[in-house]
Amino acid sequence: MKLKGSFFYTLREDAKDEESKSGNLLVRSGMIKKVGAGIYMYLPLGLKVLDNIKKIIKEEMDKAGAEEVLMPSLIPREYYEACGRVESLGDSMFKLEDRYHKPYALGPTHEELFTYAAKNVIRSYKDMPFTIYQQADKFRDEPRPRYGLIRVREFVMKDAYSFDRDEEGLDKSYQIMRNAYNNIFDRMGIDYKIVKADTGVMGGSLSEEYQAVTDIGEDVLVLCDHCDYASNLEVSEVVSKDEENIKEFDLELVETPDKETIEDVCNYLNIDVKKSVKALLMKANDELVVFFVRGDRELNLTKACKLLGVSEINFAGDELIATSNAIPGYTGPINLNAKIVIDREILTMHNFCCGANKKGYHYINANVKDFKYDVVGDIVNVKEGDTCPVCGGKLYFKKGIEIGNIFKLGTKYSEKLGLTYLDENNKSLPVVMGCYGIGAGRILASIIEQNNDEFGMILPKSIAPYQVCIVIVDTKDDKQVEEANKIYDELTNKGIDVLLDNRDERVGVKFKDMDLIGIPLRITVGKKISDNIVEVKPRRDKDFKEINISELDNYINDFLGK
RNA sequence: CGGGAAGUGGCUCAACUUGGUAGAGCGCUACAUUUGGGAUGUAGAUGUUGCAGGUUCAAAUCCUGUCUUCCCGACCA
Repeated sequence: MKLKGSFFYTLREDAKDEESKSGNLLVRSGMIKKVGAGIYMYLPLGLKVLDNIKKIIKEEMDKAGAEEVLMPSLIPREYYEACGRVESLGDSMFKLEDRYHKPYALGPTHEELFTYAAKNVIRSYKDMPFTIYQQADKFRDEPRPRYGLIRVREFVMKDAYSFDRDEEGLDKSYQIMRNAYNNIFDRMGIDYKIVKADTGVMGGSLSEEYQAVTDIGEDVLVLCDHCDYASNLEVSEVVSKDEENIKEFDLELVETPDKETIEDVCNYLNIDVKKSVKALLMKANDELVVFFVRGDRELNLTKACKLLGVSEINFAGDELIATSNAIPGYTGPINLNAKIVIDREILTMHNFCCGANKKGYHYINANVKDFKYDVVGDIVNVKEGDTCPVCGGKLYFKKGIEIGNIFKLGTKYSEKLGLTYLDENNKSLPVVMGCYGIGAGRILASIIEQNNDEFGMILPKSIAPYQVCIVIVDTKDDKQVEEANKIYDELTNKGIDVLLDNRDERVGVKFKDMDLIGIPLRITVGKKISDNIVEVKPRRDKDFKEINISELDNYINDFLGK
């Protein structure tokens, strides 16, 4: 590719409507352009990178034995009705009608269609296992798109689905995909963690996420400083040790005037916050539910929903609170006439402080024996410094962007959609499914978030739009132009993707642009070409090196690892 | 959906408080001088000031509505 006369453009200043580093660099490098909130066009340079990412994914999928298909984006809504997902996907589904007012959706996810496709081929256990996948656009009406390509409303996703006769088969298929995913992300040079995750709307049992580690990540990753434990905060288990042989004192009512927050109360009474229990007045299924957790903990809604088997928990309104004797600021479990859910950590606590359900009063020396409760479970977030549930080490947090997700779906979709097979005993059984997603755009954004400097992005060789660029210092110097073109032709003939910057610009402009778009290796053809000397400069290095043209071939082979 | 900010030339912004008919830098065109890290000079071109109403002799500026974008939250495979 020769730059002169091409579509190539760059911007010198940050876009005012992009906040993230990657969003800005992508826009400034002319790779993408915003069309609307969470909607982008990929321009030539950006599409080339996206294609490189898709190509790696395709190679690894094919290598893992998966077969590629292509599903439509425009889908009659009835396909989503069978499993009740019009309801569960809710507002995040883009809905539309045709001219006859028939309902359609822009596909937000494709479990149903893949299940439907599998019905064509699956009759008996002999027809499995197999895995099919596609790389196509997904549409999701995100309430708040943000961070460039990280949270968008239309995006390229690779989604694969495995079909097996039983759990054992699923385990194998899952492991094959897991290996393929590791290969994909390793090849792209991403710093990632595989974490245990919530199964969410998709349903199913096991779910693991591939999280690119970056500060602007929207998920919190819980990691252990001692072992390889890794988990999404949403589902990270809290372990708490019971302190044994503690003498339990008698309950005592104390006055705590105008002390409504747990910090205030503990300061006033000179008690460690960890020796207190606070109440959260919530609404679940239109019922008042009071959650009790240790004073310094925060409620984890994902866990709480799961424990109660509800899809949504919100803060309770005044009216709902008035149905009990709970008093905000002074709510405690003792003699409370509402549904009580306690965090299981409280079972290990002794002589703690809690609200007395009486304005201006709290109890001290409260113990579990002093009250009744309806449900107990793990309902709080892990904190940094907590104990690792696997090895007992200390936990710490990192932020991550979810770039891939692998799921054991089980029979949720096959049962509802009638995807069954006959086993050796002529018995009809539901097919056991797995599903596996990767967000191509998020990969691009994550790589840039992880690899950039003051001059621009630094792309790894595997996904860079061009592996090598050649900069002609002075386009009026025929010798420079001729030799640069010669190098360009030679490299191109060898199958290397080369960019020739032959624009009639000052050399500084060309250097800045090549740095901005992150080409891994720059070859500069300047004055010294008359002595057969060119410069080579890897994007990651600070300084260039002069070499004889005769050595260039070896240098490049070496650099590209060929 | 709640709270906040902002929409002015291709891009980034000023002018708005105190109404008088729009300006800078970058980019673009031409010429000259430059030529190894985003050149300099001279001369140019480019705007229904998001849109629709209203107030006024007069609106980028004041008022009302509306659309769009961004940020915080809610939400979210």
